[in-house]
Amino acid sequence: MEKLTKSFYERDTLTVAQDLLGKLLVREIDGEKLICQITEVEAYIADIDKACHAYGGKKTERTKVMFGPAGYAYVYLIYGMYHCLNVVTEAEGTPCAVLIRGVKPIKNIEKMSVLRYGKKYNELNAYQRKNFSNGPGKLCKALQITKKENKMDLLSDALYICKENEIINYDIKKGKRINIDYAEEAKDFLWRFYL
DNA sequence: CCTCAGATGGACT
DNA sequence: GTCCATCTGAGGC
Repeated sequence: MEKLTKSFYERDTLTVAQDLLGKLLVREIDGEKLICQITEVEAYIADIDKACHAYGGKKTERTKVMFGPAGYAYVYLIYGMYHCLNVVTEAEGTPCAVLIRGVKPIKNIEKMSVLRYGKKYNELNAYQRKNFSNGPGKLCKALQITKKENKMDLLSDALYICKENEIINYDIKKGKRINIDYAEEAKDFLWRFYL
């Protein structure tokens, strides 16, 4: 499997967001690879987007990783108990990111199940299987992604994203982003992409 | 299938 | 003190 390069992440955020769909998110823990396919993302673009944490060039300890070079992880705590994983995009000095909102488990689902629910996958009920990793907080739990992974280089071996072996043309759906009602006109931007 | 309340802590003002 | 790029379990249909 071939890792996505820095130049992949350095492009326009809306392009990167859509190109991330179908790609493989790889998390390596204790020498084991947990692999998921990305199925849902959202774009956040500071220049014009009141929902972006770095809107208006707001640079704080939390947001500063978005101001750095592309291809790094931006992980933050939300609602006091969950984490969200983002991928930093665009040139250095242009604070933008893509939120990974949903993934499908591909490999090592047993380990993910223990991280997510503390149980083996075959012990999960239908509801738990359906909601295994279809949300930003859920996938971070299943892949053990916390603030420790903030600012991590996505070209490293512990957390990275790969191309698929074959080229597949996906049917990409678009919609409004979730839970950003406060963002005024930006709440209606069609910057959520999913398969 | 749906809605709703509650959990919970850090970033920011 | 207020605001969250969320999830869960309980209860209703």
